[in-house]
Amino acid sequence: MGDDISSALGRATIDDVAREAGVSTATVSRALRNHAYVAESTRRKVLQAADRLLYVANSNAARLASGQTRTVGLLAPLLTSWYTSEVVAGVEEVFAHARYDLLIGTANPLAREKIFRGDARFQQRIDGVILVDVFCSEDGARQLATLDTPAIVLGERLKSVTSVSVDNARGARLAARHLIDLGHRRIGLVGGHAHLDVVHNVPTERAAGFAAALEAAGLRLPHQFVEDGDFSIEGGRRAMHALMSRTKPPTAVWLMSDEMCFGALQALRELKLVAGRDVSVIGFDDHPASNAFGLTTIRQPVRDIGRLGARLMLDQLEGFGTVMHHPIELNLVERITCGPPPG
Amino acid sequence: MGDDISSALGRATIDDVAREAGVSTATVSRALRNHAYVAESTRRKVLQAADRLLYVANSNAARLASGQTRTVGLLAPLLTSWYTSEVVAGVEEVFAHARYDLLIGTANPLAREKIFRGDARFQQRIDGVILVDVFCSEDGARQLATLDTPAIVLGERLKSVTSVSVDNARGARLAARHLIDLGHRRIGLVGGHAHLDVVHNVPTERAAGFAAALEAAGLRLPHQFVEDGDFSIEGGRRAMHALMSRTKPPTAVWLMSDEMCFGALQALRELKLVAGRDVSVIGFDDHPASNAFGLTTIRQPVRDIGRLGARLMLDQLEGFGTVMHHPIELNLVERITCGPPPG
DNA sequence: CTGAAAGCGCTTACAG
DNA sequence: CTGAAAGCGCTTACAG
Repeated sequence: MGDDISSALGRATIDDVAREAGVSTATVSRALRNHAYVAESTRRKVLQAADRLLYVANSNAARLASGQTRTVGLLAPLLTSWYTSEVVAGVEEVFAHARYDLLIGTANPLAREKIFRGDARFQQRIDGVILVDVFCSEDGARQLATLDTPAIVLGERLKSVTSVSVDNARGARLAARHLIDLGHRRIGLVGGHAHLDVVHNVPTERAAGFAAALEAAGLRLPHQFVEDGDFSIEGGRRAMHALMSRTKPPTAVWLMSDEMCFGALQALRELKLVAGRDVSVIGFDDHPASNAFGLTTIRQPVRDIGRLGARLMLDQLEGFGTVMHHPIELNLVERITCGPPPG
Repeated sequence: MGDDISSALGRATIDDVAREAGVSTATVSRALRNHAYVAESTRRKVLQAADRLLYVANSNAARLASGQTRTVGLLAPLLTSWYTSEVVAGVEEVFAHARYDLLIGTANPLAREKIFRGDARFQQRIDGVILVDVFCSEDGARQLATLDTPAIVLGERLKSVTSVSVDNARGARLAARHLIDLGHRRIGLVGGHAHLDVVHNVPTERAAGFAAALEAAGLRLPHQFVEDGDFSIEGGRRAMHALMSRTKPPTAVWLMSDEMCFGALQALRELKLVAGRDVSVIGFDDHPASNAFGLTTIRQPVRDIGRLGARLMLDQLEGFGTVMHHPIELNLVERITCGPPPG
């Protein structure tokens, strides 16, 4: 019924609600947005009227009038990876509830510069910005902090900007220790270079942490045991083939993402080698398909990172929130692709 | 420079551009949106002025004034599957170019009803709606067609609404034939039930096509050879375990999604069975990880489906586009999980 | 081809 | 606690 009436009359506006409730549009606006200083009885009247007319505010009008865009920008170097889409999913989940929109962009160097330097063209469309795995550094962070745009950095630990990240060095250490404890002495590493010229500190941190952990155990990481896997399935496959073609190949390999591991496992199969027996493979992420592969890996709660980032952004947007770093837990998930070295 | 000036002055509005170019705001508006009947020289002046001021139109104001929401709704039963996110990615890619926004929702029965019955609350926020794998049927389609909201249906072949879909029966036939040609006689099937009570015709069509193809070859599909895999990795694993526990298990199984196959391959590994030798497994999709699994499957170009759907929506929104069905090609990708039956 | 002006549907000081 | 009114930044008949 209400349905039919409203569709016959066209969409209800705030004026319709005001008339129906016998108050002014200003009061409707306040009542519907839970402002203080609205009499309880008035609020009820307004709510009922709005309900009767199936009223829903025109967000374009609201945003224009308030000057709030109610959208936040999200920048990431690689939009198509599982990791990024998981983060985005987490962010979106929280924002959908809060009725915020997400404007997603690739963090090519140009976009990155625009943000750091406060390009009007970008800023005018957003209330805040979330940077995912875009190398920022304290310098960039300080620049960000001077902008009037709230910012959250995901994937890096920073002082001047609120950030959330895992401890990449610790993740690397977990992987290295696991392989070392299993008895491996010849251990390989597969990382990835930056995409699109975006500087990316995550691979660097992980590589350094890994090398350090090996060193602490009296082992070396010779450059023939390091390959670039491009953070892709196919890249992981190529990297593993390269590693296995060495005259004395590694007996265990850490790849910095599970997707690269999928390719690496394919390579081993192509070489008639059995993962966990002939060569040990350990990943990073705990991708949904990893369990099916039996992949041993370092788990990071990616979606939670996105959710937390979104909530921190919301806090900043509402004026709460102090600048701080939020660490995220990492843990080893043992499955069947790791074992003692052969022989 | 221009950068600094503009940020010092705050954001440029259409009035600023009009002043700078020495024309009216109406002319700026027309020139910037490539309207006909703007003198070439005027257009140039306006474009240059806009550029100098780093002007970008406030979309909220534009939408409010024009009455266009410039957003289209997308409904799908399961938002988190690879298939859906691929479709969404394709749609978004096209919409981003056209500066349209996407409003994504779960097609729970309520939302579905709201759309079909033209709920004002939903419609007032969108210019059109794309339904992904939401069971529609000719009846629903006719209802959709009477609404003033343009609609596109993905995953079903319809007469009254523009639709794009693969031929599910044909896909099923391709899978069945491949297994039959390999010599299999005891063939299993793993599909999935509807989520969230949403009726979903895809599994039904595929199951029917599969049974028909087996029948055409003189084979039967006994109910002990049919399992529900829930279209999830874990569901595929459970389904395969169930199938393999039959007293006389199938020698080959078609699972209606690659993700279910991942779980199925895990199950085989747990049972010390080798896919392609002891049991043949064939999927549907060609997921990015499928190549790494060596999975034989029926490939569908999912992202292309999303892209096409978006373009068709754009056509409708601009008044072009006649109602028609757009078929999408399917093809067999042979890898290593299928072989002749053992013995 | 171009301009003056009304209007889109809200929000928000300002005044009471 | 509430209302009258200005204003947000565009678009679009209407007139010329």
